[in-house]
Amino acid sequence: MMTIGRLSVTAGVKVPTIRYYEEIGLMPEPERTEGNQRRYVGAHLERLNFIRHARDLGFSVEAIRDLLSLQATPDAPCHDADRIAADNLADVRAKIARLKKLEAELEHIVSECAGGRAGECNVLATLADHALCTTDHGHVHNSLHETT
Amino acid sequence: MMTIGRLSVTAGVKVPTIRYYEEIGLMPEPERTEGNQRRYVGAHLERLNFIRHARDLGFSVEAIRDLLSLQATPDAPCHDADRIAADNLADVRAKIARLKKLEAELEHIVSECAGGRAGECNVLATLADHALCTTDHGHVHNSLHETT
DNA sequence: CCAAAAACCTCTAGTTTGTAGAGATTTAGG
DNA sequence: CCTAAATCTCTACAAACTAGAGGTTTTTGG
Repeated sequence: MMTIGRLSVTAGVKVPTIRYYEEIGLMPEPERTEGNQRRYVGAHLERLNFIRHARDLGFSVEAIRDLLSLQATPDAPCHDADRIAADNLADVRAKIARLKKLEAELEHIVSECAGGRAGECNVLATLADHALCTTDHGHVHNSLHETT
Repeated sequence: MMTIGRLSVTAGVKVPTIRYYEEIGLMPEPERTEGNQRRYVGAHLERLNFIRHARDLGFSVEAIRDLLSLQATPDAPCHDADRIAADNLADVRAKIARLKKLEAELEHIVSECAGGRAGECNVLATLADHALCTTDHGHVHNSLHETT
């Protein structure tokens, strides 16, 4: 049995965020003490770790809800799990592809920009010059943040 | 002289977003027609491309503001821009590493899970297992967005 | 040349994913 | 038992847009 504060520290998720996750249904309502305070058990910590990792990876709350539904029904026909996994796999691959391009651009920026002045620095040129842009100029940041 | 609609299409940024950028000071106030409509010139398009590209790369609006101010004073030391890029690079690499692990798990599910049950899949373990987390458990996605 | 439609205007409100604070209550330590 | 820390609920705010209402301007085509 741990308090919300302890869960917060252990999982690396802020207290109000935990309550927020409960509010939107990502975290279940835990037991309460006589005095109405939340008390969590190990399963809560696991689930919260799951959520946090998935968020770090850029999954939207909705995507996480899907993933969690896999966990909730371990005997469900694999067909459903397969669909959910496949949907997310496409996202993951798209993310990786974009992040690799991003990595290349950032590497370029960092290596070219050693000790010079801003006028000589390639960051600005790289960012301003459309021709230097190696990405597809689709809707990269939308899918990165996955808020659409 | 182009309308906001034309600028929008050319730069790939939605019309309300352009107005929003003006409101928060990322884009300058353009000239207006007699009838109060915005009219943009080439420099606006360049700046908007800069902004969009930087957003695509995961720079926060604040970071972009910094970059734009560096652009305005090309004799300033360049290491600020470099630092911003380097900060993002670390995050991007961490994300790539973890996404690759997740990709492998999702691939496993999609290819192997047919006929099995969700409970046998490893996605959940992958996401929940602290040991697989290669980042410092700081605030990875925060620093990407650099909002804190 | 004038009507209709397309594009534009401002303003407000909603979205997602949280954060921060106020004021009241509960719990834990000494 | 008493006090300080932690918790509770509730509201409001953050970033970075997005959408719609209701009204004006510009363009287009007959």
